[in-house]
Amino acid sequence: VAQTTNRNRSEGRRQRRIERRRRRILEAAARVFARKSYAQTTTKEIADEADVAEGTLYNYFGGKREILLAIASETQSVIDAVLGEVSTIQSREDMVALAEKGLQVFISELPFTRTLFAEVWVDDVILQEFFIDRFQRIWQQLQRFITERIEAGIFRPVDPVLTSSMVMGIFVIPIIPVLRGVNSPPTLEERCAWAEAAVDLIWDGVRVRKD
Amino acid sequence: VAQTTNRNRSEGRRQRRIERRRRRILEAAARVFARKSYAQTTTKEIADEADVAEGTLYNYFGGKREILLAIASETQSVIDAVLGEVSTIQSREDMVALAEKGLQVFISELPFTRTLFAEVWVDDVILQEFFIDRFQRIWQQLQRFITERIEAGIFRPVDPVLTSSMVMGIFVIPIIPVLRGVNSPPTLEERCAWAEAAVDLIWDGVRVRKD
Amino acid sequence: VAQTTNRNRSEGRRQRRIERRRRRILEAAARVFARKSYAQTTTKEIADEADVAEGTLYNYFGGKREILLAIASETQSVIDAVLGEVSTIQSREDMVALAEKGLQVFISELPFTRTLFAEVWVDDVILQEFFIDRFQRIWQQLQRFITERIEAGIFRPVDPVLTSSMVMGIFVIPIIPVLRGVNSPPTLEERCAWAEAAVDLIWDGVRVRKD
Amino acid sequence: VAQTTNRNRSEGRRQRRIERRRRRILEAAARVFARKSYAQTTTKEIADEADVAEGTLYNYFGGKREILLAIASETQSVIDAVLGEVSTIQSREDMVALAEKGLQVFISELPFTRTLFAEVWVDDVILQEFFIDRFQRIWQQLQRFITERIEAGIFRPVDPVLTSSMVMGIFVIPIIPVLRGVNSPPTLEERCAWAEAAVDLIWDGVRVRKD
DNA sequence: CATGAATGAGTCTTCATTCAT
DNA sequence: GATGAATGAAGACTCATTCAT
Repeated sequence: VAQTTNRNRSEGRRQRRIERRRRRILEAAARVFARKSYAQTTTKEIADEADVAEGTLYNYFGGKREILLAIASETQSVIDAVLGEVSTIQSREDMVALAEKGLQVFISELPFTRTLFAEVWVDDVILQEFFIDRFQRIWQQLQRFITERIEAGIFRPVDPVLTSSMVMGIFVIPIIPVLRGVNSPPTLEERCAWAEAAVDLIWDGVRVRKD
Repeated sequence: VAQTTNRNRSEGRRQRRIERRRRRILEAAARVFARKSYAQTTTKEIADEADVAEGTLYNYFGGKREILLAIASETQSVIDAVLGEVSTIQSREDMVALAEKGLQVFISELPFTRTLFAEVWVDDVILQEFFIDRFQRIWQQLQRFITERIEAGIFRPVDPVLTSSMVMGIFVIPIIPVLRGVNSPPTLEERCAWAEAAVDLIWDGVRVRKD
Repeated sequence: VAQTTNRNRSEGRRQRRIERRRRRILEAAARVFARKSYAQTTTKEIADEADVAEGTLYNYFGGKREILLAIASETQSVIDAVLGEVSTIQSREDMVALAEKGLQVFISELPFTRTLFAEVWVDDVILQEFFIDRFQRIWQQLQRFITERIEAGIFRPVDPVLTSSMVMGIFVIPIIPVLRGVNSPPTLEERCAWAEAAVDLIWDGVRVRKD
Repeated sequence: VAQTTNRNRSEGRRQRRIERRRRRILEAAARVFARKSYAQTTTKEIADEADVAEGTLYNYFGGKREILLAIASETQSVIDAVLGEVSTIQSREDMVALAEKGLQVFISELPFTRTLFAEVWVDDVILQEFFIDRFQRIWQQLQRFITERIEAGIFRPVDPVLTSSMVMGIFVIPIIPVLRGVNSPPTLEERCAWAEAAVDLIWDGVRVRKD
């Protein structure tokens, strides 16, 4: 029994060590991909950044491509957490809060999201597996959200399909220069101001009204 | 005199043939880049698509990279034509018209714009030379546009910086799935509906009002 | 401690294996260069001659050119060993001995010296880095040697500058057809006869005298 | 008759024009080869230097290689003129004069001779066709010259084979730095001093004697 | 004959992957 | 499991030669 316990214990340590190293490689790869793009990055550079030998990469991943897919997968789960809440939006305040939170999540793992965004343009598998579904889901939820509110007489009778696209545009655009490294990540304050302004624009547009 | 005329004439023919072939290579390259991304494309593939020998590419361009830059440059001039009109927007109708036109331009040279958009994520030179300036200019013009209208009491006192970003988001987002090949290009009718809806959202938001 | 020792030992083995292989590539390259000249030799041929893959060359050298420079460098150190002794010449016998030895050294690494001699005509870097200095040094020592002996009344008052050039010619010329592969390398006996004859000519010329 | 004459006349003009152009190409090629070596020179560079189109080269020569061989051939005839006189040497003065003249010839067509010397190391055809014969002939004549004088009691009983080699070394060596572009060509005065010193060394060596 | 664009075989070099230690 | 040298397929680019104008 003692032996088994010992083995289990050391087995657990081993598992954790493996997991840690896998993670280290993944993060290293994401950093290099974010700097130089997937195609321009060599396995040697990933290995150096992770401080392991090139061959070691192949003990944890099937190859360079699989590291990319693992990054996409990782990013996916982070994003999913936020997306799940889209359906729970009830009030204007909910939307502001979620917008701020989404922005924060995107930015918190910048190398991962940047890598994903750059590859999506270029890699059909990543597009299909890690993007289309996801965005279609948000898009549908936005549409439902809008439709419901139109029916409830809260929103004007806008086209829900077009409008949901545009709302997504409003939320996504400011992220892009940050992902691209042109702007530095916004502070908490900036994120709030942005979320507030976004919802304000969506709700009321820019025009003065007399009510 | 006759000789000179002859020479001039054949010289002109030669110039035109060269220009035509340069263009053929450029378009072939853009098509392949759009399908497979710059990094995944070989010079052989470009040559095959243009139906010339590999070596011929190098009679017209300094190398693979220069073909990419030429594509970017080409795209730039097409886009610039539209951007120039941003400053002339006066009325709501102007904005709708320009939005429709912009969408059309982007789509008319799909392989070129798609290549440019994919590379901008990954190539710092292209980012700087063909993007930053351009978008900053639009962005400033939008800001000025908004600020002027706020001062004139036409628009509510929204934050011009944030709002101009978001307006750009509204206009840019629907292009992306088309560029990426997920959606097929919109018809004229769809473009108009979209432009109309975009300006409508920007002007009045989604909320019902009682005026 | 045992572990460290083991590691050190295997580390040493590894170092030696690497050094051996580097040397093998260098010698293979020198052989091919000597046969076909640097410019006519392909990296594939070098790799085949060294019995390694083409890519392996690049684990040991920065490229084809660096292999050439390494050969020049190698040859340099061999030659330098002989040149160092030029200044120690005192007697006629010293000169004979050194001439014989120099000839032997040149011939012992024929592929290296042949490669170097062929490239010097064509490659300015090699000319500067591996030739000019070296030959100027010998030349100066020869001049000094001659001047001293003139002052001591042992030599006639010949022009030391011109004479040292010619002495070098006497010593260098017979090497050339061997380097070029026209003559086969001289035996020890032939080398001695040649060295003796060279010094004899330099000392006394061809003319009969009546002393 | 008049027609034939006319045709002959214009035919002659044509021949001369062709010959002139052939020569221009040859000289241009020699200059570029001398600067960059045969292997490093492109046909485009030759064409540019000769101020003709690339295709024109092929109207006058079979290809790049044939231009080189033509240069070798050209050089040959120049050198041959000098070599023919070697057999006519009778006196010490003859030898001095011929040495001076030989040096001058070598230098007068520097690009040609330099090209030839650089290629001889590397090109077996040039070695065989334009070098071996020629130098063997001089060598034999020198041997005969020496042997005759030994038999006549004018020269000491040196080894004619070795000595003739060395005499060639004495005469050839000072040319090399000039051919290689390290030294600038000697003036007439320098050439005479060198020729005089060379013969002096060969005749009497360096040693003081008491006769 | 002159021209110079087109050609494509031939090079050097890179780099993901394998595997012996 | 970790290492990093070996591998060789693949790719960008060059350039002697050809040939239509």
